[in-house]
Amino acid sequence: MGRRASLTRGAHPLIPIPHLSRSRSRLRHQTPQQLRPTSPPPPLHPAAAASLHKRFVDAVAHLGIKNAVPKTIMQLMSVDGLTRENVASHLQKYRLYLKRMQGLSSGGGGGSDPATDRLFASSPVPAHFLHPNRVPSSDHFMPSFVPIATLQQQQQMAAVAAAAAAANAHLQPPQFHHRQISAAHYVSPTANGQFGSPPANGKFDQSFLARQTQQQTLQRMSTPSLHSPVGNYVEDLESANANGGRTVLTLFPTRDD
DNA sequence: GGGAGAATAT
DNA sequence: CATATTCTCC
Repeated sequence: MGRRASLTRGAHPLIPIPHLSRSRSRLRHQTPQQLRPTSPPPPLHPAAAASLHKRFVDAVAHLGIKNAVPKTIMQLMSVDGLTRENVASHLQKYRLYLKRMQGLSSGGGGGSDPATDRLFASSPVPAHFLHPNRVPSSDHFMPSFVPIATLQQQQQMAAVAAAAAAANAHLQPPQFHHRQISAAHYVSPTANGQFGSPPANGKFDQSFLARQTQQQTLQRMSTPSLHSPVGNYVEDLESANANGGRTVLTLFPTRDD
């Protein structure tokens, strides 16, 4: 895992540093701030990042791996500044993780790699994501997704429809990693960084949030004594925020919290 | 120096 | 759209 928050490192550049030394041929990793001095450099809130990754997971889960295409996901997320490229990249990683997970699961044995586990285990993963063919009878997870009539955008509607159609195909993804540039892209400059109450997709959020809440509740109830790293969005948010106002967003505890 | 993730290129 | 490659980050 590489770059991300420097919680462990402690000393980290709060502001994006121009890596001109390296980028002589390509200039792709330039920070938006440098490129667009005119635009206000809004520090991405940790909450935003966490919500983003969560949002991504939700979108994919609701859409189903079948319909989980970068374009659809991006539209569903409705995150200003988010591009298809970003989603695609994350999606790739997401798939990789799933594949890895399957191999471990199938291979038998514990299948609990400390590295991989802590890497992706942060996100709520419904059971059947790893085994689409084998759907357990005790499927506690069904998208009771109730679309509200307050749809403002067709995107959401389409997403819901797709989700319903692909209800049988579920997959839970890893987390979204936000780097300085990514974070900036993900969050809108003008936006307050609050995904919880945007008028644009209030309905959408509600559905997702509702589902997430249920998951967390279930997990807590199931393992009250054992504190599972999964489903602790609030903690992530707080931790990230408490880590000293890290400009970069740390979605998941890559290095342990 | 290595590992991991993200962005870019194909 | 998916995959492969590249680069940056810690």
